[in-house]
Amino acid sequence: MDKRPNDIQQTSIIRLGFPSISTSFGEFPIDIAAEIGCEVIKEFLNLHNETDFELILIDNDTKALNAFESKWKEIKNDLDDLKFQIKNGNLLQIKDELGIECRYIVAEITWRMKLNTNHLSKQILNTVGSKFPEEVKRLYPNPGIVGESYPVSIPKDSILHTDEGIEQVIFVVSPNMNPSRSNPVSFNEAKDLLKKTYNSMMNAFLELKNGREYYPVTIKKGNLQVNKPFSTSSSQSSLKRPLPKLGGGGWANVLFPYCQQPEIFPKSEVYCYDDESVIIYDKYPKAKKHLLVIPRKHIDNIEELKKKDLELIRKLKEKGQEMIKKMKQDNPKLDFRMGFHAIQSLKQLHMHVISQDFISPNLKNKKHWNSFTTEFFKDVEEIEKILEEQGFIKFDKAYYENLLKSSVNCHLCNMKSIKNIPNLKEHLKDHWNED
DNA sequence: GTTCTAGAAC
DNA sequence: GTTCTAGAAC
Repeated sequence: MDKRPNDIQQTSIIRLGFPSISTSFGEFPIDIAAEIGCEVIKEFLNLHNETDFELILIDNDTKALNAFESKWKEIKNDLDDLKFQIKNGNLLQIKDELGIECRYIVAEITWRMKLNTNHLSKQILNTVGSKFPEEVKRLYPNPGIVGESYPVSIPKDSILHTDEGIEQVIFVVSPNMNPSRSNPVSFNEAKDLLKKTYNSMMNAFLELKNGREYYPVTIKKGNLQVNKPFSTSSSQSSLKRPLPKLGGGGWANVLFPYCQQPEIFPKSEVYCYDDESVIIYDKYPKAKKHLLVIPRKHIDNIEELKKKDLELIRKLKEKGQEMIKKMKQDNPKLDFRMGFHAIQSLKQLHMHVISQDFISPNLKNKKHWNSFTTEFFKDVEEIEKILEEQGFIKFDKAYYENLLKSSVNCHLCNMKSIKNIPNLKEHLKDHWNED
């Protein structure tokens, strides 16, 4: 057979198709489920105004469709109708039936990660073939966590891929309230877990849509339930899936999980977070106090900022100022700067809030030093100014990279060309011990 | 971003 | 001989 041209390729919109979660097999009350689902979607759409995606609820339960429709109408405000659509249909035949291609679809799965326990996953199993459960098992040998998402690629030769254009199924372990099925949870627990499910579903979609991978949490450090009955059973072999490597050049992506799921990190890593930002301790602080204030929304780096992001930058600045105030209470001797590196190493825009002592074993080389003490470091005010006046940011890469190699000068006195880093450290100690 | 290490600098 | 840096690997 010859290759079909991409006949319906006029749009490059990336779509997520998902069913009403937990309302059929999970027996979760439909009205509340619709409320929770719509709230999460609204929050997501408010946070992400990219034009490259659409969300589509596709179900054949008319009660669920109606509940979502009326709830959405009630809360959507001025959000674009196309961004979230509600359709009657079968998730596996969306293109066939409705002419809509969803690159990603969502299906519920039980915490045992078995595909044969609900209608949709059974259908997927039947369509893709018996190799598919093996693949799911290979990727996720451990029990799933309720509320978490587990993306799996659809084989390229499957008709789901060739005919429907589905590239991945995001399996979600959704809460179950049906007492005749395993691990039923109370309504109150289920409410939180359903919200968590929708949130992780959106996070997974966001990562996949942006060409990254989504890494579900497999080992829980927090207080969420872990499904012990299965993991303690002797049938479970000792093979554990190593935590996924962060892909090629993965080190650059380490900040993403803090934005996606700040709640799973211990207090020692994440200081605090809200819907808009997360504040973490720099893993390798270059001074006595060194924090990162990061927007939750994905912004790769400073050059992606536009004038409209001034509002966001000002909010980050406010957060940073609060933190400085707190840290000054602990140690009034400290001075602070907050700002951005002209050229970031790590992906995801992050604002450094760093004390100016620079006394830290992690400050090891010229690059470290120059990145915080030359004009490579851009105070947040400067970024604000550039955005206000110019509307965009573009820094000359070669110039700034050279700056990192320039000679080591003291940031407090006129001592220039300090011979090496150990000498610098001695010099800094002298400043610190003054007065 | 860090770690590792060859070889430059002392 | 030891210290330190710089560049590759991760």
